[in-house]
Amino acid sequence: MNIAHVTPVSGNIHEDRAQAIRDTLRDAIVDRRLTPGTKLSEIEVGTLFNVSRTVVRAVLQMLAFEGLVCTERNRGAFVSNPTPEEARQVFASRRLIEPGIINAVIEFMTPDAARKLRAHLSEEIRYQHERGARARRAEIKSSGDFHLILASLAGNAIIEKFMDELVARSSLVIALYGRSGISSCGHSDHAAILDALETGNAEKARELMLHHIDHIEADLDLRVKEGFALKDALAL
Amino acid sequence: MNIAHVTPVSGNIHEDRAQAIRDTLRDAIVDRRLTPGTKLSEIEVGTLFNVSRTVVRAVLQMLAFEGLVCTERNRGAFVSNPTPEEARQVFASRRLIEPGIINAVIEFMTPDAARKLRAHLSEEIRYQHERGARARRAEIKSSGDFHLILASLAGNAIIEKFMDELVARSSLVIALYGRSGISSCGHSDHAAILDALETGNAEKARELMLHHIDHIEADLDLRVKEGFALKDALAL
DNA sequence: TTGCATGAAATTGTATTCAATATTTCCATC
DNA sequence: GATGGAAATATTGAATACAATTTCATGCAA
Repeated sequence: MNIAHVTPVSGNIHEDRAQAIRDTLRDAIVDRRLTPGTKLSEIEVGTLFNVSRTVVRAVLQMLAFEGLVCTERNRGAFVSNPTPEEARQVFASRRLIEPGIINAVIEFMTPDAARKLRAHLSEEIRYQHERGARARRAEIKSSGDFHLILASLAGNAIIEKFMDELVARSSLVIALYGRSGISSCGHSDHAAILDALETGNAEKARELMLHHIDHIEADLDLRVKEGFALKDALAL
Repeated sequence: MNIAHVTPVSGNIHEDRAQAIRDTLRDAIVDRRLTPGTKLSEIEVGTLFNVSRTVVRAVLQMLAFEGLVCTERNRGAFVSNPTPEEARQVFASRRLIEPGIINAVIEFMTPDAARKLRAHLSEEIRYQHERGARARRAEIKSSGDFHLILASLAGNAIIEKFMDELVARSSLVIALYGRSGISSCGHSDHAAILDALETGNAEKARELMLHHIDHIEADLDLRVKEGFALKDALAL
């Protein structure tokens, strides 16, 4: 697959190029413009961004660390192709962590925090009503951002980093196993969670969050597709 | 500071050198043979392990990702020197995650799992009764391993990775802020947690785990030490 | 002595080169 | 035409070379 449609970073005047390239590639993966399994050749990425293989390797290593890229020795780096089992672990991890985030956030639920979440929610809904692939991508990304904003409100950089990784991997999983394509049914869920947060109902907010994650996972088709191509061929 | 006392990896036939070096350095940091703030010069590490700077950079990047090393552009890499605030976040993260691990583990608490934990516990106690700095280090490491074994029993590689990072960072924090040196008062805590796990009492196990983490954190002196050296000098 | 400027040395950032491994192509053979 | 293997090509792994930046020391003037 060609990765030429990844827009190279343009006007970064002196900052860390590796970080900028990482962010660009990461966005492309999370936005599903780079589909799982796509090979990320060092020279291809390098020429695309006008850097040497050295910095590309650093970028790919970063992405490998957060599970968005898989590297095979002497074969190169590929956009991760998570197995159903790995997909389950992503959501199991979220079920484990996100209720804890609710607890942490609800303690310091300032009006400002609520405002920030409400503002984001209206953005989500706006994208939802727009048409076109571009709006769809924006909607999906925005949907994940809700969870990231929530995590940031917990005031814990480590947890924020973990959630960053989990949300990104979720996107990948949905890209692979999402059945409806309209798996972003979460806006109403998000609104309900926010309501519970604002009324200080931690118990309910946690409950809603768990259900929300269940919903997302339930929309996936995680049945293993074992050698199906061969069987299919024989069935002909 | 000199890092020459880090034993280089010896008999790695062909496997990934970078990984082996990372493990060695990681052990040295977690074992507190490399104290926070120590500079990890690329050439120094490289000559020590007989590799080029290229692979050293990969190693340092790995360690930076899990927060054990801080890199400053054009200045190099240093063993992390977590602030009191970062220290608090480490333990807040553990309070957030580890009760969830208890939940996950208790569901599939096989006799084999219990046996594994019991065996580890007796090892912890053995180290506790030995004398000498070597045994002390082994005791501390073993104490962290209890949590890692528990995490591995949850059957979730992502959570396991997160806990790996958190336990390692905890060691760093204890090295910096631990007041008694004998902060490994956890063996009895561990035993109690295991008891609760074996009797299937999730509620109690979570409770004990939280208390345990509180104990560890309570043994730290997280007051900010602002310019104290100067004041002391003046007080003379 | 202090402050500052200058320059040398050291260290990191990046590019390039060489070696090792994997992939593809091509051709002989069945 | 299919198959197997060897050469050719391409790609990654690692080391080295060069550029950019920081650090440190020296010297000089206030």
